Amino acid sequence: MTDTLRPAPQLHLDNQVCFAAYAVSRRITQAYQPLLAKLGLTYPQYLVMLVLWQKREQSDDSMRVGELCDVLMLDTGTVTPLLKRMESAGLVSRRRSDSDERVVVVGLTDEGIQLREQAISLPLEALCQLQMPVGEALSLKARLWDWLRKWK
Amino acid sequence: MTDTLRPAPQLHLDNQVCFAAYAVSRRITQAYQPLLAKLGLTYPQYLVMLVLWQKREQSDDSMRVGELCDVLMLDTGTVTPLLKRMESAGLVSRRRSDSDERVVVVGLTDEGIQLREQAISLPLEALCQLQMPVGEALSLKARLWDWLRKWK
DNA sequence: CAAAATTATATTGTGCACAATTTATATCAG
DNA sequence: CTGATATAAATTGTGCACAATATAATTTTG
Repeated sequence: MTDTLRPAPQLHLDNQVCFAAYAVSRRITQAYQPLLAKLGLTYPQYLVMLVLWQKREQSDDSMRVGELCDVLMLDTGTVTPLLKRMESAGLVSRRRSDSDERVVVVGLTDEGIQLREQAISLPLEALCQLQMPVGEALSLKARLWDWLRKWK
Repeated sequence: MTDTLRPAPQLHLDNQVCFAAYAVSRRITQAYQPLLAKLGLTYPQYLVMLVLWQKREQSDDSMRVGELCDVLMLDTGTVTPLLKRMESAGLVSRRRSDSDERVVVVGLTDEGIQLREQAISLPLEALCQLQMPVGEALSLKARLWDWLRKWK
C-alpha cells in the first residue's frame, strides 16, 4: 500500500467543468428520452429532425450530410448510420446529388414532416419532466450557447 | 410536397438547452481526449480514476460499484464493463465483498495510484487546449453544478 | 424458518460517438 | 489531358450509455 495522497483539488470530481457538463447533458437527454420514444425517435435522431424541420420552414428541407455534420458538430461515422436508420424508419430520404456524385442529400419524407405535429409540445414537456422553470432553461441555454460561440 | 411549415421557434436547434448542453459536453470531452490518450485512459475511465484518487486522499480508495454508479450518475450496464476494461489495463482491482456477496468492491492498483502524477496537470492543460480562461471555467462549472444540485 | 420481496451487480441488445481508414469523385497543376 | 491533391461520405473497430432482463444474495414477513 502507498501512503495517503497529497490532496489535489483540481482532480476532485466536483471541481470538474467537464463532468458537470457531461452530467447535465445526460440528465437533460434522459428527460427527453421517454417523450421521444412515443415518436419512435432517439435523441440524436430528434436533433436531425429539428434541423430538417427548421430548414423546411424556408421551403427547402434538403441538406448535405456534411452540412448536418457541421450543424450538429458530429462526424460522418456517427451521422451516416444514424441517417440510414432514419431512412429505414421512413423519416428521411437519402440520394446522391446529380451535380456532385460525392454528395449525399438528405430530405424529409411526408411521414417525417407529419411527425413535427407531435413534437411541437415536446420541449415544454421535457422542462416539465425536469421540474425546471422556463426562465431557468432560457438562462442556461443562453449561457451554454455563449460558450459554444466562443469556444467551439 | 407539403406546404412550407408554420415557424415553431421552440423547435429550432439554437433554442434548445438540450443541444447546447450536449454540444458543450462533447466539445469539452474532445479537448480532454488527446491528453487522456497519453495516459491510456478514456474520458469515462478518467472520471472513475478521479473518484478513486479522491477517495484515497482519505486513505481508503475502495468503493462499491453501486457507489461509483451513484457518484457518476451512470448505471451498471455502463460501469461494469468499464471497470472490467480498467481491470484488464491493470488500473483497478475488483473483488466480491466478504460480508455481502452481492457487493463488488473496486480499488486502485499501485499502477492506478502512480498514474495520478501524470494527471495532476491535466485539467489545466484541457483549458489551454480549449483556449478557455480559468475564470470562465470556474464560472461555468459553478453554474452547471448549481443546476445539477437542483435538478438531478 | 421458508416464501416473498428487495437489493447488488451482471448480461444482452441497440444506438450512438469518434478515430482511423477507405472509396469515390472532383479539382488543380503542369 | 493526366497525375497529384483535395473533398465528401462510408466503413471499421472500440468504447460508452442505457433500457430491459437475469442472476444471485440478503432481508423481510407471515
